[in-house]
Parts: sequence; C-alpha cells; structure tokens
Amino acid sequence: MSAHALTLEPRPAERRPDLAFDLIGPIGVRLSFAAGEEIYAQEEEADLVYQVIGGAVRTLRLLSDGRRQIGDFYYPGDLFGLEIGPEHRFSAEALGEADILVVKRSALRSYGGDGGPLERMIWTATALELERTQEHLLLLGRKTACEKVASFLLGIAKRFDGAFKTLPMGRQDMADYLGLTIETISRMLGQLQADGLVEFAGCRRFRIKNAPGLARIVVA
Amino acid sequence: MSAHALTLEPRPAERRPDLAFDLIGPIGVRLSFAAGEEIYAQEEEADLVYQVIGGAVRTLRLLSDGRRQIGDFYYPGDLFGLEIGPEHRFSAEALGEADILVVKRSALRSYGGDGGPLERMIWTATALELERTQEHLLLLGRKTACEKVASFLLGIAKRFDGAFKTLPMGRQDMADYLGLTIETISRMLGQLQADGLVEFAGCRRFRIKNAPGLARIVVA
DNA sequence: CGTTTCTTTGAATCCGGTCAAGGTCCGTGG
DNA sequence: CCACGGACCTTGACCGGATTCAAAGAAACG
Repeated sequence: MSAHALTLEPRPAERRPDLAFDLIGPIGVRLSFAAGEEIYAQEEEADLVYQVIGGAVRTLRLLSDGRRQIGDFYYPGDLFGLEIGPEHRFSAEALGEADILVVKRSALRSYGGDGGPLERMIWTATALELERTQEHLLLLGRKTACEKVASFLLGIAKRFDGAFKTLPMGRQDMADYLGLTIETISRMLGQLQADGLVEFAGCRRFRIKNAPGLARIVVA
Repeated sequence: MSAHALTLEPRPAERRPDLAFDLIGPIGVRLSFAAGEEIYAQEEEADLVYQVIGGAVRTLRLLSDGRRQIGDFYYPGDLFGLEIGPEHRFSAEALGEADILVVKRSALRSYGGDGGPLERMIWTATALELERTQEHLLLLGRKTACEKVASFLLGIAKRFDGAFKTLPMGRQDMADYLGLTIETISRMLGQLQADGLVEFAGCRRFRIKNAPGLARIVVA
C-alpha cells in the first residue's frame, strides 16, 4: 500500500517541505523499526539522512547519570539526522513502530548535484530544525510547567487534524522534552482539563476545548 | 588600527571558520554600536548577515511579560543574524561597545556565486549554530543551577585565553542565558569559588583553579 | 485474566525564586 | 582628593513551584 500518500496528506502544510518524498524516495531505502528501537546512536558517524514515512521518531541525548533530554519529535514527511559534523550529537529512536526512508548523504549529493533542489532541501530542513530548536530553548529556559505543557499540546494539535488527536508518545517522553517529571506532566494535564481547556479520553487521546484559553497560557 | 588581526588572534581555533574575515571583509560595511545598542530587532526583516569584529553581541528573545531568554553570545570572528525565514526570531544587541561587519545577503550571493566558498561558509555557520543551540537545550532542560554555571564558565574559558578571563556580560545576561535569576548566579559563583574551583578578582575577572573539578560538575 | 508497564494522586521535601537589605564598583562633580 | 549617586552585585530570610517518594489506579499485553 502506498504509505507515501497516506501519511503525507493528514498534515497541515506547515512543516517540512513535502516535495521531499518525491525527491529522495527513488534513491532511498525503506526500513521498519520496532517500538523503541534505535535508528542511530549518539556519537555514531553521521553519513545518512532519514525521513519519516510512517509512525514517529524522537531524538534524544542521554547524560551519563541517566538524565534524558529529547531534542525533537518527527512525524511523516520530516527529515532528521542532519548534522554537519562527522557524528550524531543525539540518538534517534522509533516512537512506536515506524517506517523510515534512509539515504546516503553522498548518494544524495551525486544524484542531485551541488546546489540542486536536493541540496536546497537539506539546507531548508536544517534551518527549520534550528528555528524549532530556538523555540524549544525559550520554552525550556523561561516557561513554567503549565506553559510548557500547554505549548506542547497546542504544538501537537497544530500538526495533526481531526477533533481528537492522539499523542504518539508517553508521559516520560513528554517530560524529557519539556524538562519536567512525569508527575508534573500528569498534574498539569489534570489542571488544564479541570479548567476546561482540553479534554482527555484515555491518556493518549485529547481534544482542545478552548483554543484561545490555551493560547493565552502559552504567552509569546 | 587593524582590529582584524588584533581581535582575531586571541581565540583558540575552535569556533567559527576564521577565513570569514577575508571572505566577506571586502564587500561588507563596518558599523560601531554602543553598549546595549540594538543591532537588529526581533521580527525585523532578515536581509543581512553580521560578523563580530570587536566586542561581543547577545541575541535574545523577549516575552510579552518581560521574561528574557538569551539565545547566544557572539565574539570576534563569529557570524550571526543568519535566519532562513524572512524575519529575525531573536533580536541582537551589543554587549559593551562592538564593531560589526554587515553584509547584504544578496550582495554576498552575487559576489561569491551559488555553491561557492561563501555559500558554504554561511551553511557551516548555520550548522554550528544548530549544534550550539542543541547543547544549550540540554543545559536548560536537564542541568542544575550549579551545573549550568560551571558549564558556562568552562565555555567562556575555552573561548578566551590568558590565565584570567574577563566576562563580557553582566549577571543578568548570564541569568537569562542559563534560565536562572541573578541571585542564583551569584550564589553559585560564590559556591564554586568557596569550593576552590574558580577564583574571582572583581565580579568580571576570573580564573579557573581546578579544571578537572569543574569538568566533573558539568557532567556529560 | 493475570502480569507488567504506564499513569495518576497524595504528602513531604528541596532547589531555586522572590523579597529586602546591604555592599561594591565607578564615574562625576564638588 | 574625596563625597555623592547610581548601577550592579552579593547576601540573607522566606516562599513556592516542581521534584521526590510512595502507593493506588488504569491500560496494555500475552
């Protein structure tokens, strides 16, 4: 079945350039990963470029004492694993089962040529990555627990449509993304729900009940 | 006097590619900024590329309620103001008096040509920016106040040489970079000094007394 | 169903923030 | 040369938001 069209459609046109599928599809290799499986490791040589076809991916950094920081989550269409240096600074793991398109960087260059649309695509993806990371920085440095969680839910909501969205990650991943603990995540979700801003059906499915109210929490 | 050579030398070869001076020097305009003066504003159109010639620069994001997050500090040789989008996501201000080289992005492209060394230089600078931002992310999300301050001092020390380094920024800037308050900064500095890891001579000049000890605090 | 894993909830604790003085450094002007 | 003033930094006491510890509850899985 054509996972391409299926996974590509349901995203609001807002994130990574969608042309990516068509461009690197023909020269890439598709791989499937099981839930939690590692796609590449921290400090591993970075010679490949990856694209999410189906499922979702997290990149993360592990400190020696076990503390974890999630860099970002990636969804169908997104490119990840782009690093200028020789090795990966974060590791990448599948969130649930995931289908990934993998391309050799060098192959990609010879295929599209320097300065071609492929080169440009990678450049754009890297710049977007930087923008998202800067936004994340602000969130981690200067926002309260409640603001962090509200921002997170709004961010997810923007990227998926349908009234009820399904969180592709568990509480621990949310916590490690927002720089909080799972208990705090749980409490803040409870509070947002009690305030009538969101509604949960189980711990993964939610619906935004009061978008302006949420947006007011998120500051700017 | 030749600020070029003077400000370029005293940095360990570790950060931005030094060829930058020679490459964009000829086509740029030099400007001087007073202490605290704005170089460009948040949400201003981003049509220029900047390079620090002398002094230092901070980029920052201001929230509506006055909270501040500093993105990064830039020193002689560093490029900043690179954004892929149409407008700046952070503003930039001089830290003390600063000399800045300013180049029109379009001029830069026609001068060096697509895919030339200039294009490559900008690409490299953007990727380095991303790496530093990711490191910053980890620091903000998962490090304690003490670890943050220790990391910061080591980072400064790496970039300047001479036994005694001079902090180019005040406590408020350190706080807004590390996601802390000035009081906490002050207390942590006091503690690190009491533990014999660093020594301060006035509130701006310091020396690292026990680098391995500091490195042990910084985790990894 | 039973087991395991994940999530929620409560109570106690603690790190960092807030509030409030007091000190230091510097530039200015008497 | 020193007194004054203002900006910045340090220090202390207290407070509060988030973590930690602990246990109960819900969901996922074989």
